[in-house]
Amino acid sequence: MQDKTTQATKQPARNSRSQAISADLIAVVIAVTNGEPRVLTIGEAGALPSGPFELGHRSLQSGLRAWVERQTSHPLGYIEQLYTFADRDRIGDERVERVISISYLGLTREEQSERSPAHGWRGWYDYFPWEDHRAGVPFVLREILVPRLSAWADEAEGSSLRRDRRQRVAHAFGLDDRDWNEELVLQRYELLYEAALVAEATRGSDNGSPLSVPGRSMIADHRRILATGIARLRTKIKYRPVVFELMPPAFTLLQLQRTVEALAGRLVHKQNFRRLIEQQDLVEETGETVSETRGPPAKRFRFRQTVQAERTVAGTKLPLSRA
Amino acid sequence: MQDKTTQATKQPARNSRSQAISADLIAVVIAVTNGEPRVLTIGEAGALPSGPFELGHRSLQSGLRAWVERQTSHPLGYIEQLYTFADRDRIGDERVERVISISYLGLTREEQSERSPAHGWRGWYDYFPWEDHRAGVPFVLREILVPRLSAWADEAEGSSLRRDRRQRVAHAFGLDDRDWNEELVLQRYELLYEAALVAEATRGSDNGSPLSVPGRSMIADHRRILATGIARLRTKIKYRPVVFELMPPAFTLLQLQRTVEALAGRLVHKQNFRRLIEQQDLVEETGETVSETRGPPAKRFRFRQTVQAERTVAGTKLPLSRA
DNA sequence: TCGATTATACTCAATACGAGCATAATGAGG
DNA sequence: CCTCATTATGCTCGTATTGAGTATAATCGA
Repeated sequence: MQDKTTQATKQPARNSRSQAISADLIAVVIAVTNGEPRVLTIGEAGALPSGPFELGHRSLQSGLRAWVERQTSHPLGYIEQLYTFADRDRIGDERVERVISISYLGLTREEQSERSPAHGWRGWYDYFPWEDHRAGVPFVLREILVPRLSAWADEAEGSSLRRDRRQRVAHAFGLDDRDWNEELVLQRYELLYEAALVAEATRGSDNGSPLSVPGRSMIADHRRILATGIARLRTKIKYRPVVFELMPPAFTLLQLQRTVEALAGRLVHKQNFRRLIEQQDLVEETGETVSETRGPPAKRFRFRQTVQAERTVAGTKLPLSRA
Repeated sequence: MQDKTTQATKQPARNSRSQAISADLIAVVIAVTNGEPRVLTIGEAGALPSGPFELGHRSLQSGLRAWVERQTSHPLGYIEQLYTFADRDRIGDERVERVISISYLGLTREEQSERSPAHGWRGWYDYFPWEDHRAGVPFVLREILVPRLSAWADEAEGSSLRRDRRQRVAHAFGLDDRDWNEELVLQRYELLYEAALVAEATRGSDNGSPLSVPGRSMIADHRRILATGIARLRTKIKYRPVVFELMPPAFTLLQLQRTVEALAGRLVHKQNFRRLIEQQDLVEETGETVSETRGPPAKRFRFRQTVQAERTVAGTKLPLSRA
């Protein structure tokens, strides 16, 4: 990855009116391996693949692909844009450089490629341990985060602010007999940030984290971008057949279900899952059966060709409601 | 608006490796007046408000607000990001400038501000006459576009390409007893572009439009961005209470319904509409009644404060299915 | 051979949704 | 003043859709 400082010093000085803008491309690349969602990282698992958008790039997408392949030697398949943001970035003295970050979500399968220390796959729940509800409410969430969030809400000045905080926390984390909504990944991360319960929030300030906070952090706002990607994916699997981008060419319905559950961070009713998948004609039998596990042999399925063609337009339903 | 050419010549020449990037902010600002959806335009209704992102701007959003207010003196309320894209833009000789366009969707109400020739509100169906199905399938669509699209599909070389085109047309425009899906605004525009049935497609080339094509066009890709905005809005009203951004402080349920219908471009069942709105606790009665039209006086409603607070997180349902 | 695990078929109640009927209130036009 | 088109509003009803459970059979590991 090119160093920002180097780039900037290459350029001639400019007056304050002229545009000194550069654009960074950042990738959230997801795969699901053995029922665990994983994200492609670089730099000791503390950063997402990224690099500047250059004149040589044909498009934003191809620039992103080039950077990811250069940094991780992993080719990308399906990608979609996530979000664009611009934060003030000071470089040295008075020079102010404007950086626009354009983030993308990519879906692939983790190949048996050579592991290098410079990059690798990391379970996404390492970064968001409170997001995995497949085995019930996680310990960190119930025993550590909820009490601290409540304390944070209560310590607010003014009763209306207190009420506001309590309501936001209850909504985002499914408190007070509200339901857990797995799509609110970003809102939860932002609340934790506001309450200084993630490492990124206290970084750089003097009052460094007085309490140990859960979840591995990342450089800059990469973990926030990852949260955005997870949220988007959890939303999207409910109405578009994108799960199949993460599956091998042939798979059993249980494998498909485990993948969905890994992404959503919650379990689904098996019989209803199968009913929905089959009635939508998304998959077809390959004819083979496999018995990798105990129990009767399972039929193998593949994603239907015709649906794949109209991938961007076809719908999907999963036994996960969207409220 | 600053002129791109001027900007570029101000800058020193650069070698091909260095970054010569500027970012444009483009706004799709929507209001609904008298049951007609309208878009804020500049330059003889042929362009969307836009301008370069500058160092002085605090954020992308505030930069966008500044440009829209400078160009149209209309203040913006709710805005959300639409999409970011980068196309190669040649300026003069060999110099290549990279322009990144970041588009936003804004929702307001059309105020009784002074009309100036430089800007104004335009009905969005002026640009997309085939999108308004409130009075049935539009004439232009049934009599002009569908035949031409069919012809375009049939003239393709190779049977698989022909089949592909026919299928895409049928899906996007609801042919062959398929249902019309009002969300596919962008797909439809892109198909029309591909089939050279919109003015933008033949622009610049020698074979200028041999046939008159329907719908007012816009500069550059502004009409494509407008299509993106309409598509997003039509999708979003179904699961988030954004319609209320377009409503006056108090309104009748019929006015609310007419607004939804204007946006969706199709009529909804009145009784079911009311049932959904009322059972969701989105609105509350103001206590007043009005009888502007014939029929019994209608109760006036307002959007509920509490819901407004959690606007970004609350859900909505409308009698418009999302498939 | 037993028991845990899985595939797969069915049932059932609750609800959501689309579509229509019915009735009442009102203003416009004669 | 009367009629009628128009609107507000309440109610019904059949049909999907959805969540949750029961039942049964196939298979592997111990």
